[in-house]
Amino acid sequence: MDTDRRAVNHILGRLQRIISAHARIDELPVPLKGGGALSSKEVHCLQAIGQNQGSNVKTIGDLLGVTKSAASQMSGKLADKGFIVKQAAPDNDKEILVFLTEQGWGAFQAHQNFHERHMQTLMDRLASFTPEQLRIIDLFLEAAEGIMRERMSELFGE
Amino acid sequence: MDTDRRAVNHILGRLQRIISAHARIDELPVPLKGGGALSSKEVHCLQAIGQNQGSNVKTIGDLLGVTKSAASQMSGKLADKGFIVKQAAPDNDKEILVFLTEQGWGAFQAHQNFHERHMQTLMDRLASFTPEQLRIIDLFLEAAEGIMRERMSELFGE
DNA sequence: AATTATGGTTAAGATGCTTAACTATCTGTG
DNA sequence: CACAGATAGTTAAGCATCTTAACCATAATT
Repeated sequence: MDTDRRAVNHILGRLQRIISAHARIDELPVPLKGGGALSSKEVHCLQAIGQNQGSNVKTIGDLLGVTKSAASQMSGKLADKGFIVKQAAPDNDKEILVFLTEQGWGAFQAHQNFHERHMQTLMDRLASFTPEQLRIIDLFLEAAEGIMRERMSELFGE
Repeated sequence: MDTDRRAVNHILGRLQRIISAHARIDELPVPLKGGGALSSKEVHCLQAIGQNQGSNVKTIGDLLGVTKSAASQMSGKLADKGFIVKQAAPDNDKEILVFLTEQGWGAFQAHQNFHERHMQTLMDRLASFTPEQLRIIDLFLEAAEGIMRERMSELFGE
């Protein structure tokens, strides 16, 4: 039906705009309490490490979609700045594991909070939806996520 | 209600993953028919120009969220490669307007198609939703888009 | 034990951005 | 009208981040 096609296009347009706005916002540097700031790339790395404490350097690179070389450089910089520590794996002599320092957790949380304020507003507005409506929204997002997953494994390794 | 909070978190998680997957895919270089490829940044610029034929350089920069300097450099490169032409504005002597060449349209379309194949699959799956369900999905996305818009004007100029 | 795979680092080079300096043109106000 | 300030474009210099390639060390496989 024509009405449907228009509705669908409308929805896809929204999705597009949401995604592109998010990308824009996500590229901003993140100011830290007590002065200074972290670039978006630094924050992404910090996030990956915080959510995967004790991973090795290569794994962090995989999570970020960059080479182990880039991961080594980035984590080196974060270590120099005191946000993370790198220490030899306990069970073998070739891996280097990364951990957030206290300062690292501070920055991690700061960013997390920023993000959560974002999400909180959305959550508030979602409160007016019924469970049944939420289920429908979830179904839609599930479809979208599935497609993304397919594309990912199609384009990168599987 | 607790069920709701869990449902909402579930939804927000999906949204997050969709967005981050999209960001990953969007950073890939785009291969061109007939060999060669364009970097993701080049494609973004090409898209902005294609969707805003005859804009001046500064405007393209604004659309992309970069300085006029970056826009000048990027458009210069695309012009050197033959994807766009820059020509003086007809009504004044200070603006330079940008247009896609035939080759530029080719690349533009190629990328558009790639994107549309993406979207087509999603559209197919959306076909199973009723108009009423589509309306609910749209309401949700409208809320999300509104929040993004707020954040954008909060973070950038208004 | 020898070969291959895996993890990490570093150097060199590419890309794409910013700021700053400069030029040119346009606009509005006294 | 003249000129001050705003606007558009370019370029140079420098920075951040990525990649590839070379290299070393360690682990796993045969």
